[in-house]
Amino acid sequence: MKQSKRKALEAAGWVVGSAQDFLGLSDADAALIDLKLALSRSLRDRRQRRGVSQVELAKRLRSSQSRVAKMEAGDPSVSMDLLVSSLLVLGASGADLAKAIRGERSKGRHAAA
Amino acid sequence: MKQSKRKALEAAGWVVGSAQDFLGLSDADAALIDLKLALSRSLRDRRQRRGVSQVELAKRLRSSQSRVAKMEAGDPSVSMDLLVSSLLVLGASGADLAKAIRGERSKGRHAAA
DNA sequence: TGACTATATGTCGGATGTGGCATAGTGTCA
DNA sequence: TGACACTATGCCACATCCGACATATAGTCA
Repeated sequence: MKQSKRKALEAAGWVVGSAQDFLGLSDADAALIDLKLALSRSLRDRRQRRGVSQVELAKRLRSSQSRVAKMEAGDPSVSMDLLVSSLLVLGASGADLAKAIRGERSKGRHAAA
Repeated sequence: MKQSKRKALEAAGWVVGSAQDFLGLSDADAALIDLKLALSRSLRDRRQRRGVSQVELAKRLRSSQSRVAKMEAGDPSVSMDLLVSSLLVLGASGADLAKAIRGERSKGRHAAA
């Protein structure tokens, strides 16, 4: 499952934007990663736009500044739950989330049925 | 943070559809739960529509039937990562996810900035 | 009736995400 | 220059989530 892929990605150091099948990732795995990166970008965006510091956001989340930094860095150790929680705490609506998701690096096809 | 709320919800037995502030949940907490329930419903929907059994889906996910059942039951022990992964494995696109998310029980307002 | 399939629910050891802390880097202002 | 705010990165103990398994229930077909 995905945790092994995670390790590999950490080791490989991420490369850049989107969909790496240069490792053995399935389409779904790659899509999930892209999704999280999209949320990650959206988070930094929203936070900065609102003039909130990482420390302040961490306080609202009852979390820590280092976690927030990792979230925005797209660190694989951050869950989607935490990312979405953060966006919600920053006042994002369902529609906002949907927009962020759809704004993901949509490199053509996604998963196979 | 949320894990304590989770416990409380499990104990209280969920009630029904949407947004319980009958416990001390913050808006963001409640919104996250609603979101996951929306994904949960969407998953069952998509799986059944495709005529895939829980066992079959579990196999594709390299997971187990019990996990899939819990996902669809909205069990609090299931992460958003797993829910989204499952949808992706069933061929959902970013747009599909966005639609599922926006289709959440949108009971008016969400979080405070 | 029994055999079979699909789903639900509970438990458990182990994998992984988490908060907290330390520390380093960067920019700004005086 | 120093003091301060903000952010990045590494580490670790602990909480949570995971897959696996056992078991129960419900439906179908013969």
